[in-house]
Amino acid sequence: MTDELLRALADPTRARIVELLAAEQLCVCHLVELTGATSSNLSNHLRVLRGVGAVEAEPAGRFTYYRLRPEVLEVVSAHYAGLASRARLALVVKRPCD
Amino acid sequence: MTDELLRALADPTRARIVELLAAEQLCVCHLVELTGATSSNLSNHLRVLRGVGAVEAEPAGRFTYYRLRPEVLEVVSAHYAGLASRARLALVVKRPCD
DNA sequence: TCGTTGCATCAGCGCGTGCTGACATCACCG
DNA sequence: CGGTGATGTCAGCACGCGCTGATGCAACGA
Repeated sequence: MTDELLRALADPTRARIVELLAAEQLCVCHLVELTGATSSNLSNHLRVLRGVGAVEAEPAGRFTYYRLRPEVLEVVSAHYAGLASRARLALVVKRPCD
Repeated sequence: MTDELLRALADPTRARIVELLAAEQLCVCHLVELTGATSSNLSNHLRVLRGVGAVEAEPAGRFTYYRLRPEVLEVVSAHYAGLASRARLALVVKRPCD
């Protein structure tokens, strides 16, 4: 669970990409029309998502299909679930000020 | 699940604050010594976390205690769990190019 | 009551980062 | 083979945003 992964997923445009890829595999041309962003813009964002392992690319002729990597999303989900669980226990603990 | 919430939690300093608050309630003076950040810096970050409902403040005399709101973290966890779940199904769906 | 301490707020600065546009590359099709 | 379209890369710019330092304020203690 790196900060980098969380930051990658927290960007609005990239979050939108992840939402779209959660429904079906898409190539960049689909993402262009679905998001309204330019292709170079999307290409940059997709590189970030690839860099943190959130998506993987599958070249298919002229096109490039992208799909999510569910395990990575599950790691993030488990991270926040663990925090939430510990946070419940922490509600009854209060460190004294001196 | 707003982008704002995700962005708030994805910042490294704020993520550190959340980690610390997942163990016990702390006042700002504790966070100052635990993180090494300045109090005004922390105050700014805590305002952001309050703004998205991730933490709540409890004034106690001169001090201000902060605690996490586990429900919010659970919402985030569930959000990513849902994405992961849908992403698994999406692996067998591929939208054709044209 | 006055000084101290913990915390919040704000303006200003500087850096990180997202967006753009131009270019390169590669695959397909005529 | 040339043309076209899909994608990736990069430099440059602009804006957002985190950090800082000064200030204000409220609560406690001497």
